[in-house]
Amino acid sequence: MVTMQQVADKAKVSISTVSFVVNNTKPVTPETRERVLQVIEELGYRRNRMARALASRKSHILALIYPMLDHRNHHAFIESAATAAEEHGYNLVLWPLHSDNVSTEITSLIEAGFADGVLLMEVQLDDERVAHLQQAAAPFALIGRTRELSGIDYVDIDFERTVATVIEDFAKLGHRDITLVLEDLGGTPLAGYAPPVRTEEAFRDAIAERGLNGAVIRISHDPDAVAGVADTLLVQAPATTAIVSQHDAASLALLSALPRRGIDVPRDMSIATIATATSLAALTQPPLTTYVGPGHELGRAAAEALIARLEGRNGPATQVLVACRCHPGASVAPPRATPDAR
Amino acid sequence: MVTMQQVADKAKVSISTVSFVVNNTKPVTPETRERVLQVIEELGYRRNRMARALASRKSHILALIYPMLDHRNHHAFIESAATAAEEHGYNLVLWPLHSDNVSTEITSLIEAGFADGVLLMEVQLDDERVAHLQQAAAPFALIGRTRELSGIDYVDIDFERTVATVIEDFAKLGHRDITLVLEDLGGTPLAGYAPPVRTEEAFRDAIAERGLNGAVIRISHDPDAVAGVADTLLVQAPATTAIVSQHDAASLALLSALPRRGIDVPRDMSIATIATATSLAALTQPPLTTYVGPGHELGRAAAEALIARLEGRNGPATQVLVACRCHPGASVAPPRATPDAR
DNA sequence: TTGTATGCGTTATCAA
DNA sequence: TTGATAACGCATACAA
Repeated sequence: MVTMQQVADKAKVSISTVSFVVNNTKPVTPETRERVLQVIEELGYRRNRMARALASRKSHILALIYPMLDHRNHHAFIESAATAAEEHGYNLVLWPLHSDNVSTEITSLIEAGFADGVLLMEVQLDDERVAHLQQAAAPFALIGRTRELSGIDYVDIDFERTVATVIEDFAKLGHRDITLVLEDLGGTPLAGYAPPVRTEEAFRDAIAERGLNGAVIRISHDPDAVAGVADTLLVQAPATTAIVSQHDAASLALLSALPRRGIDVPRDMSIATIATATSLAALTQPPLTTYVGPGHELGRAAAEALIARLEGRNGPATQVLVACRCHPGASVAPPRATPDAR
Repeated sequence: MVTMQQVADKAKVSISTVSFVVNNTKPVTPETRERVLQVIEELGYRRNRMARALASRKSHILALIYPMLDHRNHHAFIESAATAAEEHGYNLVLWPLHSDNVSTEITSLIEAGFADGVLLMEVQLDDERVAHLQQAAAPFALIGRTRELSGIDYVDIDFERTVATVIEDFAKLGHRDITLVLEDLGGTPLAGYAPPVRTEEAFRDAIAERGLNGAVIRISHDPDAVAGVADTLLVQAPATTAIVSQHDAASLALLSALPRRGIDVPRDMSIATIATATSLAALTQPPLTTYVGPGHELGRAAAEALIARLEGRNGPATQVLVACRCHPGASVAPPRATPDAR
């Protein structure tokens, strides 16, 4: 490993001068700068990140506290967070957090001087991890939102706007009987997971505002429950002509079960899904109309919010909401026979 | 931040003694050890990772060089690699690699003292990244395999055994006309991606060995190509009674298109998929019979192989192949009318 | 068994 | 504009 000292010697300057040119931290005459750069090039010098971290008390590492769950798609988020971090000279470490030692693990990360800040995913409405971070005065940003948000940097999906848009799109087509299908997370570690809660609230608001008829169906991840979603729908909300689903398995089950009951999608029943992976939508027949989750935008925004905080930009908290974008498929159409459709 | 020196002072020992108990690196009398541990507890001391890394010349960080691709599911692998690393006192950093600066980026990682070793995913048959790593004498392990493997630590899916098992399972049911559906990656950045190549070879071998009739269909990711997979199949291999698919989109397309042509799955056509995400299999109707990729095992094995290398266990290279495990669904059955089925 | 002292490769402070 | 030099927090060879 080539050290700064070696560069300094060969360039016949002091080690500090090398540091100045490497970090652009003090003015250096063009000639010496050039000479130093040349030697750096020749020797293939790269500054040692650990030494740098030790001396500057900044690791330039962001930890992504990251849930050990299988069933969601975090790819986009993680990928973009890592890329954004790298662009700003930071690095993203995956920090698998095991539920038993949350309290210590999470702060030791910072206290041990390993990471400068923390990115937290899959935030619950009341999340003890957030409490720990605040208490430890650790810089952090959330992907998702807790209930209490004052002064907290976060980025999240704008469920309100997303659902409102879906309902609006449905309403424009003439739908008046709309059902929301949600994951039922009761009894799972994700029981306090916010998205279904916010979606349901937004759904009720949007329905009420337009004077439509809305129903909500909660389906667990039990295979039988998923397989029975069409029956559940037809029993609990028989008038439904359009479905908003935030439950991927249920969406697919509907797509295959409805036609068997003589209900064609989209002719007799429209289906739109929220915050699904793009990959899934393209695979179905008909292709699902999807309101795609803004994983990439959120990953980048979260990393940048955290970095801004770390670099001392002490503005107001970054609080970003991004709505899902409609990715049209072929699972949505006007209702078959609506007397009051325009 | 509490330092070792502070602990030493309060415990009235020297800083080295503290180091000895913290690292278990030299014998210490039970009493002083106890005293030191007590002070550590009181003060909430944690050793600083950066200082430790600098002094010991070991960062205890593994970099996961990781492809910026959307369409595969790496969750299981990344998750398990991160967990395994953590269990051994290492950490996993995501290192987004952009194709332009592969050569330098990859070695600077090690030379800059940032990571101790590298984990490489999505390995091509001839992968320049591997060449760079070897040349830089950087410790690494592959998930996947290059063509040349001597002395290289790697873990990979055992395509040979997996395909052989699928064919065997099909043959036992009486199928004699089997078609392999693959991704056509020609023209994409993944053109040299090994799995399809190995799968095809294994397929031809297995078919030949049993004297069966085999066909191979390559489908690109173009939506039209995917949508037309059923037609392609019926034209190119009309006798087919069983399909092995390593193309998720095509699998789903088949599942929905075949019934429309009066071909019931699994009564008239069996479908099994290879190395698919478990999550997908459960969502289809009928549920897909899947030979599930061993992502978790591979992630762990790769991390542990690399760590073993780093810690100086200079044995022969770790070369692990794990076959996919059959996850039965309801998309496989005996062929409808085979005169020679027993 | 414990302590002293040096070095790891930078950054940063202070002089020159 | 440059150069000494003292941290940074810990590991470790060597001494006691």
